[in-house]
Amino acid sequence: MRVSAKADYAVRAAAELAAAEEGPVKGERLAEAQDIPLQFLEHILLELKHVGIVRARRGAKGGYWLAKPANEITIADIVRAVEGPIAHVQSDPPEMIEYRGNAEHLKEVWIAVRANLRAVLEHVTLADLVSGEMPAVVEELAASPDAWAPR
Amino acid sequence: MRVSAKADYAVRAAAELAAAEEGPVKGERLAEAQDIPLQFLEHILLELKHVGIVRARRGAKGGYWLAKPANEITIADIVRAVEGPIAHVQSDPPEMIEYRGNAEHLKEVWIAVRANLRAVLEHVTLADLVSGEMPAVVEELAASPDAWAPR
DNA sequence: GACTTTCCTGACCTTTTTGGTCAGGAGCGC
DNA sequence: GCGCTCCTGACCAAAAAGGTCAGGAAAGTC
Repeated sequence: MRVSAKADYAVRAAAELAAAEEGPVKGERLAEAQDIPLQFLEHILLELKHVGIVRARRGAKGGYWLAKPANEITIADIVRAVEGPIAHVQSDPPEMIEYRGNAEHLKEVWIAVRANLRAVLEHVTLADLVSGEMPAVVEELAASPDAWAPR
Repeated sequence: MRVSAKADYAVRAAAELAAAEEGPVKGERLAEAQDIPLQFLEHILLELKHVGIVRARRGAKGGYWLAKPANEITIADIVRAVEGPIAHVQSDPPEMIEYRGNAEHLKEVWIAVRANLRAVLEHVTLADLVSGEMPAVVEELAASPDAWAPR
């Protein structure tokens, strides 16, 4: 239940792209802006390109840019691109698992977990992230001091 | 963002313990009931014992039982015991991370993610799990057909 | 057309995690 | 003392995490 460096990097790089008005941004600039190892970042950007989130051009004046408007790309899209499906259990989606005996209702718990993850990840767009104006769900969750407490 | 086999096993074994009225349950019985490799399960139960969720006695008539009433143990307790902290980013808790540039508000997103994970995991107890009567949060989330759809 | 720039790709690498197994020891009950 | 069951550490193989390296291929510039 943790967020990998790769996913974190991917979102941060995408945020930079979302903020860049006009023209392609070099990988190197993204790497510097977010302090990400360049060569690792290039692999990540390639993955984002393969799933159609990002586009790129080589050569001088080349670089990366978003394939779609920033308000049409969610954090979930990016996380799925680099980490695969969200909230799988033992590499299977929760709805596919059959639990036995007294664990029968565990399925619903994992379903709820996934639903609540989606409730955040699928509603925050890159545009939201860059502007800092989060959807209501996030505002409410982040407003509680409890959410900021370690445990 | 996935649930490990270990966490899944741990919760299932704990559910069996919660359901077992009276007396210690042998590891072997738990392993059979939930189809978990016995030796692996023993290691898991040991971890649960170390954090005070489970108690055990050896010898004939020995076995495992819950250290506390089933309605005082949450899924979060168990997941933390075997997987460590929930929703860490790059092995750091979200509130400790400083984001730069256009990713500045990413922190709030991860905080919200964690909060929503907690909203489920910390509110479902073992008693809820075996009885099948989930807290309202889970009922509502699991009620939506959308929550059951892959993506 | 040569040269530079920047992306593209696959191979490789180390460390950690995951998901186990194995062998033996230690305590409990009879 | 004997059998049962937990307890513990060592070990192991495969995968994932987090990168690095080397070279190739397109695009633009002179």
